Amino acid sequence: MKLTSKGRYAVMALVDLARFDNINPVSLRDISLRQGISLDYLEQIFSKLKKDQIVKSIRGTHGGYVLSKKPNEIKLTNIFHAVDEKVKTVQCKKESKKGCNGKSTKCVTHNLWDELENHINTFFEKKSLEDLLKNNIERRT
Amino acid sequence: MKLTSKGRYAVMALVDLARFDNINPVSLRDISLRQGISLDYLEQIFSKLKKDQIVKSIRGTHGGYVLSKKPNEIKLTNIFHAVDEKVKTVQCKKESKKGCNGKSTKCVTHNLWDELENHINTFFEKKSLEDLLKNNIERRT
DNA sequence: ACATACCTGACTAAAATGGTCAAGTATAGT
DNA sequence: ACTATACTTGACCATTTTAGTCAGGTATGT
Repeated sequence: MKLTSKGRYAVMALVDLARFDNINPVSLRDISLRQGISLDYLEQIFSKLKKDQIVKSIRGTHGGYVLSKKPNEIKLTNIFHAVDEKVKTVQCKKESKKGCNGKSTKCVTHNLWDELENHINTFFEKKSLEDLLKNNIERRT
Repeated sequence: MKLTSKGRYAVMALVDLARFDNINPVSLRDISLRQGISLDYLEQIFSKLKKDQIVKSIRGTHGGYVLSKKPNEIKLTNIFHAVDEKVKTVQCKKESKKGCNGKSTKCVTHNLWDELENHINTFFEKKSLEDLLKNNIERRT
């Protein structure tokens, strides 16, 4: 299972982006300063987000990034998928056609991980950027 | 979030144990052979399982391990907890009282991880060894 | 006594993580 | 045209975690 800082940063940055993306694009430098995330690292993350068309980039002075869709259309699943945070639990070796751990049958836990994966994905499919945004605005009033 | 092979091995080993633990204790050597897990690694894992009283050990010839409770009383939560597989997602630095990422407020994703954690724990609290056992027996008939 | 099997702790190679660094390219504003 | 801003790309790296191995025990049934 992979769910690390990269995914967290991606979500934080996108919430930030969603909040300030009104008229002008938002520069990574601003996000970096506001969220306390290294600029260089943000660039890596945003290049992936762009590849998955979650954000659009605008170059040049006063350039920056803009969301490609509305906040309620961006689910957390999409974000994690973009930055390679696979909600994929321990792999039973799948290269070998044989089964898990070189045995001829599936290991007893094989189905378990599939179920867990579904369970987690359900959670992330329901949550959108907008949900987080709301939650955050409420808390700051 | 940590959910690695150690946890998977622990579950596999315990299911194996539950299946063969009828009259005699089961030796790690047998589990190692049946499940294809290194004996030395199993010993590490079982020392933790023992510390959390999920299994009992019997020394000497024909010794081995035995479950401390009935399979339906052993939830996966207990197992993962024992082997230090914390279903704990990305940490926002908690040492600093200030908040996440050195900012004075909680980061926007802070609550999200708590929710996720609960969501996953719910899953593991419902699943017991017995469930896996049943599932496995069904499949092999 | 001796084989079996648990017990303990130190060690380690390889991979993943969380970045940094360097050298660009594109564009807006002057 | 120049220049500052900001995106773009790819290589690099220190640290930590993972998934074990290794070496030496200790306890106990036969």
